[in-house]
Amino acid sequence: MMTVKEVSRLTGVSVRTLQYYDRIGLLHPAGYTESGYRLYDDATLETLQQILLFRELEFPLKQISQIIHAPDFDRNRALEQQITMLQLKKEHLENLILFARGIQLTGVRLKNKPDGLFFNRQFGASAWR
Amino acid sequence: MMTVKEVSRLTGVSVRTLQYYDRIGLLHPAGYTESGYRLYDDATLETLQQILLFRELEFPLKQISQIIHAPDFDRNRALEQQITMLQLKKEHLENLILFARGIQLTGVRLKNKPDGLFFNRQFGASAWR
DNA sequence: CCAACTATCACGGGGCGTTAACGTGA
DNA sequence: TTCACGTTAACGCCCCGTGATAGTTG
Repeated sequence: MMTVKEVSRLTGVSVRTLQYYDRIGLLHPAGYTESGYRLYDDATLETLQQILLFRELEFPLKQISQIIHAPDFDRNRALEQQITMLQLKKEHLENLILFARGIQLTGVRLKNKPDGLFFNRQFGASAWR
Repeated sequence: MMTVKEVSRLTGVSVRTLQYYDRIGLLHPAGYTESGYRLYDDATLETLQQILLFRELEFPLKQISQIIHAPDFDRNRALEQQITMLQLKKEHLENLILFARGIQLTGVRLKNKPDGLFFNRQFGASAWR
């Protein structure tokens, strides 16, 4: 059984984050000492690794929670959707880079396009951050 | 002179956002009526367009504020830095996509790499969202 | 006894969305 | 009067970071 600090050191996750994950029910420790210290075993460590895996893929914690805790959750489907999202994000970034380079060359001349930003027309904008 | 609603309709920016931009000093309206209604003119509209331009390029609002309000702010330098950042983000996304595809093929088998996530080793992780 | 560790509040932060409660204008 | 429009709080969201304060362990 390991303390938060040890788990933190092993996984790179901060103690605060482990507390938070416990609190929101994403990852409960294997048990607690009498005085309330969190104790983790190898099984919870592996679960944490899975969590970090999906987190790295930019899954929101809520969905990670489903993936981890719902046994019949369709992981492959979720993964496909996530890949699609990542690709769209990437394409969006590529457009932004081209856009920024264009501005670099021509300067910021908004009087030539007073009809709004074309990126906002193509996409939903805020969903891309 | 235009009301918030009109500016909102013309630019696609929500009323709430305009209020917020006024509040944080990013974009004050040209004036106010006696009863406190915000009034925008063409000049503020153009400024808003510039703001939206930089916002689209994922500049933080604070920096946009500097770019807009500080006359001698080095826009070209800021733009270059932003492009660099966007490119790094894009590369990160490309790695994620490859990573996700790998998982799709091999399944989630964490027991084969118990030594942490390699993306966290390469990058700072949270800075990429 | 002391350092190091742990715990639980509780606030902050970006960039707004979203009520709620209320005043204004035609 | 109605009714769309405007206003200012103030909370919610997401994922924790960062104290403050206090108890526990070795």
